[in-house]
Amino acid sequence: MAEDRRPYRRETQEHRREALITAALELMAEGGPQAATVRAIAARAGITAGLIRHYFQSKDDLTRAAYATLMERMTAESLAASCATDDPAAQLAAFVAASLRPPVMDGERVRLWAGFLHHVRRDPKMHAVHEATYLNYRDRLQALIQALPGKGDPAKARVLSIACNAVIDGLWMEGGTLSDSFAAGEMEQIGLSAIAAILNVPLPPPPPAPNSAEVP
Amino acid sequence: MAEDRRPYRRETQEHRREALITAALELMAEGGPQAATVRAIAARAGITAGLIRHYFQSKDDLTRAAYATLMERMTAESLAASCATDDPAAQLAAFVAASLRPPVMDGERVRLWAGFLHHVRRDPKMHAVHEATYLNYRDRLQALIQALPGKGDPAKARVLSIACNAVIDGLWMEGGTLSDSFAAGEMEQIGLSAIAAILNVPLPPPPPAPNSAEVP
DNA sequence: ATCCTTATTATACATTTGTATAATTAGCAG
DNA sequence: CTGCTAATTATACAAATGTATAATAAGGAT
Repeated sequence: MAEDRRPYRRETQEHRREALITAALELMAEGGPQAATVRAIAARAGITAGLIRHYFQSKDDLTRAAYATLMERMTAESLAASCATDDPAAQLAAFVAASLRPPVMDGERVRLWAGFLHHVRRDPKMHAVHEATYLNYRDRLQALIQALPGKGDPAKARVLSIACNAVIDGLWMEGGTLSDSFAAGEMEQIGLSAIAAILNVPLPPPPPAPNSAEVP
Repeated sequence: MAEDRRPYRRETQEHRREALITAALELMAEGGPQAATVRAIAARAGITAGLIRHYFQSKDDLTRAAYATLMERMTAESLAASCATDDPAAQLAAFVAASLRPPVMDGERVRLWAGFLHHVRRDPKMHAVHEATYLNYRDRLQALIQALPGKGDPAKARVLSIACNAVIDGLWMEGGTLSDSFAAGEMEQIGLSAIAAILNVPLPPPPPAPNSAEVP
């Protein structure tokens, strides 16, 4: 009796792990942590549930990997924007603006991040990822600030970077969760003028947000 | 056969609902949303699980009530601090400082708030509570700003209140999740000087944090 | 005292969840 | 072509979860 068994292809470990992480993040973003069950994740990744445990020791293990991936992605996206110019003030402005518009400032991102908070508390490994990511982001911000004329003092720059980072995070959070309450581009403007005030330094207008039209 | 049944006292509806809400919030704060099961909530509230559905139509219904309670409590605590003086600048300073120290700035509070975010997205009632609470808080902040000398323009005050609110929220979030990374009182100081810079107005030092020693 | 309402307990149930294990087969080595 | 390894499917399972309902008794009304 040939029972019809689901056909499949063997894939590399890297491919499968990546697909599982992507599926987990998507599901968490759409329906919250409770939506990311092993079965739902497996289905979206195109495999059956049992295979998850072949690539991750447990579901928590997969969760950790997904969190690390998310945080690395967010930092990378923000950093990329500041590389287009050599002027320190313009770099800072681009960095801030990139953090306050899509895809970084986005409701799903905020909810995704929020959904991980409790895991971060409980799991030391996730706490380490959290702290490292935050400090990495803030250090980069501090470096941009120290590069400004007259802002070379590291101790002062640290305090300023904490404040500026808070402005960015707060606006990111509010813009993501209440996007209807703000006009397009309003968060970038507010963030830039607030940071210019905190630093007591003029900031040039940031590069415009890229349209959805891309090079083919 | 006298089966020994758990003894109980009848309580008022208000008492029971309050106990259930408190229990749900505590459990969510300690172990995340997943820890707040109907059985765990009932146990902490001192009743059996079945009774929850006697006071709330469903678990989601209880969750809604708990969220509303949390948000109202946080706003009230922040507002209370600003009533001790008549000077607008001092009121603002007290308001900001209260938001950036315990019990408002606290890791459990942040995680609690974060745990609700996904529910807020899905449930229109919770979204309404979220928006109302945020706007209420921000309106109060805007009122404090407009009371400052030379800051009477409502349109300008709105933008300033968004920025200041972002500073507060960002510092609240970071201070709550990474409390080890900051010295005691550091967040208040940073918040106050950042807001003073954004508003371009000097702010007096806020009232000191009340010690744990209380009037007997 | 007795009855009655209903708050409360206790139990049952279907579903879902993470995990574990056996059965298959894809794809490469020989 | 033939085996062999392990990637993959399929199935099973115990625990947990939200919900529903029957049994009980607390406490006021009469």
